[in-house]
Amino acid sequence: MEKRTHHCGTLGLQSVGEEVVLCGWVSRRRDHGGLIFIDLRDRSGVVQVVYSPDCGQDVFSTVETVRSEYVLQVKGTVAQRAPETVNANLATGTVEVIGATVEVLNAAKTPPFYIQDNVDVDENLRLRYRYLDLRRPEMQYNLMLRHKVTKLMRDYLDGRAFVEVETPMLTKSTPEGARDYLVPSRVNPGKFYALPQSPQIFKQILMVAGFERYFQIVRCFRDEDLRADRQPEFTQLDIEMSFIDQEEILSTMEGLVHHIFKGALDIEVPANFPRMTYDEAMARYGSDKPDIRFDMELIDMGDAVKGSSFKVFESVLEAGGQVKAINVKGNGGIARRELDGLVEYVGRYGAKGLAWMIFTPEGIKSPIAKFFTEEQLAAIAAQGQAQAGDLLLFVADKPAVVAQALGQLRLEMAKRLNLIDENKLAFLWVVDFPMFEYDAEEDRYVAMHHPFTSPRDEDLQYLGNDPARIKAKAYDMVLNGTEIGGGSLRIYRREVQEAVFSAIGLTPEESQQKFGFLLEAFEYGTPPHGGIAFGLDRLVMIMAKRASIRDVIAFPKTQSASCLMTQAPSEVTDKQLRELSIRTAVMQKQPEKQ
RNA sequence: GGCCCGGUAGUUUAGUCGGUUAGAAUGCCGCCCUGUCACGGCGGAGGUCGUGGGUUCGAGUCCCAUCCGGGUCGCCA
Repeated sequence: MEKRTHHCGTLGLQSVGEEVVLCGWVSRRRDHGGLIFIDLRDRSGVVQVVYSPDCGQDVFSTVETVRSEYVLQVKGTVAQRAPETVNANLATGTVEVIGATVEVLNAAKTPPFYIQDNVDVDENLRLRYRYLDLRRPEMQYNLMLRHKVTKLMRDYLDGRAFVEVETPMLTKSTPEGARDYLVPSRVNPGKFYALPQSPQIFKQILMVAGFERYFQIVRCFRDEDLRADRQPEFTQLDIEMSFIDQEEILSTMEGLVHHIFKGALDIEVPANFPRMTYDEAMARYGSDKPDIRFDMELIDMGDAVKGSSFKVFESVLEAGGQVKAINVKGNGGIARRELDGLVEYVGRYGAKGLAWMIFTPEGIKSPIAKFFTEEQLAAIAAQGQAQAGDLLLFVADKPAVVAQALGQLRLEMAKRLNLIDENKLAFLWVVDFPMFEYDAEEDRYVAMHHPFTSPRDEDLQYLGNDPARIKAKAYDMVLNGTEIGGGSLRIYRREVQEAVFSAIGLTPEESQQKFGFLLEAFEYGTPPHGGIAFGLDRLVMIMAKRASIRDVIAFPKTQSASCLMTQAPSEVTDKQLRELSIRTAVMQKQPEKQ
């Protein structure tokens, strides 16, 4: 086999006259009988190769047998195309290669779908034949973009004295947080490792060890149900720093994001991102990861509607709940049927109903208008800045339900009305998260971020008596309504850590058993430290403008956590199970014959 | 675990109220074709209608169950 001299997509007028050797796949073949065109594709792009009978009978009849996705080595001469045959749609369209010889390096079966962009094909098929799917230029672009992003991350962090350290994949199961993936230990019968949900504790231990600045691009595992933006294994950029305050972390990360977008997409993002407290985000957007590419904020209508004869609102307000609304500007023409659908929509988020008012030049159209006085209606219009043509949508409930239902409704209405500029990049820091949230099912407080997060100093006094009012030194980076990173300053004193464990219901014995090594480490000179972790898949997904992280992961899993290409997970032999001292409660479909 | 959507030639799909041989495009195969680039022309092959059961004289179509995939709620510190 001769040595390849050029890549297909790099040929242009500068190459005219050169003899080239190309390798690649047959993207298309156009056989005109006495003239055969082949679009040859490699990683760099596509170039047209022309064979005429001038290349000899042997070569020509070989070219006649070539089919889609055959792997070829082509030798020929680059020629400028006649002006009328230039293809403006092809990067290499000003030239073509006059084929002299061809070697079929490998034949190929007819692929089950076209190897080209914008294919409308079932994702099943794409995943089953992932090697063909990944041959498509857009998928190659996605993975190359991902490569660029991780390289830029490493460059930036390396330039700022961060050290990449690997942490174990076989680690210890943690009681808090997501369900662990478990790995049985053969040499310790009945015992299990857990695959890491994140290297959280290890990176803190590395701070105790004195590395000062750590990062790792690391796979993490969570055995929870999948979504378009959730896979059971995903990749984090994990970062931890010592002797810093929150401001230093945030600005270092803003610099990182700036560097990534500049380097990978040549997009200049702001040097500093806006900050918003968690409380403000929940009040104005009903979400801790608001999409601020558009307005339509939540409006508190409590004062405006107070004292009406509408019992639903009154009883909610009396019980300490909220009445809030969004103003869907100019959507007053909404169909009655669609409104009914919206009631059902907010119901999915726990709202018991959805009230509406349509503002028209003739007045307010609304089934609930009759419960309000003229003054109250005027107050509602003023508070909601409602003008003729606008639609106000109200939810009255407990604050958490109002936030979720209206927050989701806000996003849904923006989607329906096309209010979101897809070319916008809206970064945001959400700060001052609550330290704990109450888990009704378990009847205890759980850490909102994780239990290693430091409470604000001024709130430490409430650890024993009023955990709900404690704010944490925690922060999330939000991009276009997606949480792309989250972190915190950590606890670095044993007694504070013990108090937090106690607040989430761990007994001293349990704390010792689960996290004794960490508590002990805190006693050997632990620096103040903190960090953050970015979701690489989500970040690249947004950068590539894709709707699913499956499109930026080479070999993703389906919603039932299986791999359609390898058929994982699969059954194992009885012998394997015996060695692991494991017996399953599931009937094996195909019992092993032994 | 709940709810919603989908599964018909290799692929993307049409299929009305249950009624003739399940139709189209594309791909594939053969023949023709020296300037195409989604090449073109002529001809041809290709279907367990996801699977199993039921209703019916008759099921792609109706009913039940089930499998697979997607979205979503719960869940995901």
